[in-house]
Amino acid sequence: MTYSETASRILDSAERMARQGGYNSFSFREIATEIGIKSASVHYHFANKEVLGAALAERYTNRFLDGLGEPTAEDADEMLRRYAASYRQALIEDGQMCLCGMFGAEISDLPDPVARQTRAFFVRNIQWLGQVFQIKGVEPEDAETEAARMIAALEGAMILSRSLQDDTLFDRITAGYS
Amino acid sequence: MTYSETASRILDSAERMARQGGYNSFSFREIATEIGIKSASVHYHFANKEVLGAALAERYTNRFLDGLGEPTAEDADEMLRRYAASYRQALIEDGQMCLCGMFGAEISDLPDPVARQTRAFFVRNIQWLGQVFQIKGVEPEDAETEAARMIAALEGAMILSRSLQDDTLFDRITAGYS
DNA sequence: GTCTATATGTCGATAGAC
DNA sequence: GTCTATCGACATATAGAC
Repeated sequence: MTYSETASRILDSAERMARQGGYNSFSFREIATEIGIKSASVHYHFANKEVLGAALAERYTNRFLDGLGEPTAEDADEMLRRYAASYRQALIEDGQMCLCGMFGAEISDLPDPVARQTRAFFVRNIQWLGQVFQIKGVEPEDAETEAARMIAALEGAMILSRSLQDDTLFDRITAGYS
Repeated sequence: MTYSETASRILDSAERMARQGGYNSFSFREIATEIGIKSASVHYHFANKEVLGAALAERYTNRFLDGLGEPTAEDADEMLRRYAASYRQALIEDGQMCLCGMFGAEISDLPDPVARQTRAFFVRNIQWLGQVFQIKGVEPEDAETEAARMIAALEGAMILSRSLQDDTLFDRITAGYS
C-alpha cells in the first residue's frame, strides 16, 4: 500500500496521538488542525475512523517488519538484539509506545478491522521471532512460545518504564536480550 | 478509604469499562445508565472524571495488594506462583485486563492524579515482589529489577493472550513462574 | 442523594460548492 | 482535494428543585 503525501501526514499525526493515548485519543478534527486542513478533508482520505485505525496498524506493522529485515541463517543472537533494539528505540529515542501494544490492550473495545490488523502485528512478529529462535536451536514446538514470551517482555517493559518515567528500567528489564 | 454502596457500584461499573478500553472508555452517562441513576448523581459521588479515575486506580491497587497479603519469610516460590496467579485469574477467570496496565500504557495522556495512582500501583508491586525475590536469595540491588521484569512479563502476557484470543498463551508465556 | 434541565464542547460523519 | 456548513450523538460538568 502506498499513500499520498496528505494521507501519509494524516497517518503520521494519528499514529503519534494513538501511541500516546490509544484508539480514542486521535480524532479527525485534531489531526486536521495539526496538519493544516479541515476534518472533512481527512474523511476524503480515510472514509471513517475504523478505516483510519486499521490503516494505522497495518502501516505500523509493515514498517516494523521491514525495519527488521528477513531472519538470516546466521547470527541469531544479533537478530534478537536487533529486535529488542527496535522497541528500545521506539520508547527511548522516539518517546513513544508500541502502537499495537496500545491497541492490543484495548482490543476488546476496538472495531473489528482494527482488531484484526492488531492481531496481525502479533502473529507476524511471533512468526519472525519464532524463526530466529529455531535458528538458535530452540525446538520448533517451543519457538513460537519463546517468541511470544520475548514480545510480552518487551511490551510490558515499555509500559513499566513509561509509567515510572525511568528509561533505564527498560534496559534493566530487557538486559537478558542484549 | 471506604465507599458508600452507590459509590462502590459506580467504581465497579467504571472499572469494568476501563479494563476493556482504557481511561476514555468509561463515561458518567454510561455508568449512570448501567447502575440505574443519572449522571448528575455520579458527579455527587465523584466530582469529576480525574477524581473518579484516581479512585479507580487507588482501589484497584489496594485490593490487589490486599489479595496478595504480606510476603512471608518462607515459601517464596509459592508467593511468586500466587502473584502470577492473580494476573491469570484477572485475565482468564474474570476476562479483564489489568486496570493499571491499561492506564500505564496511556499514562502520558492521563490527568496527573490518575497518573500518580497508576505509578503507585507499579511502585508498590515492585516493592512487594522485590521482597519475595530477596527472600529467594536474589541480591538486594537486583531484586527490584527482577520484580519489574516479572510484572512486565505478566502485563505483556495479558496483552498478547487477549489480542490473540488464546488463554493458553498466557500460561505458556508465564510457565516459568508457575 | 437524586433528580431535571441545561450549558458548553467535541465527536464522527455527510451534503454540496468550488 | 479541499472547503463551508451542518447534523445528531455524546462528552464533562453545573445550578437548583425536591
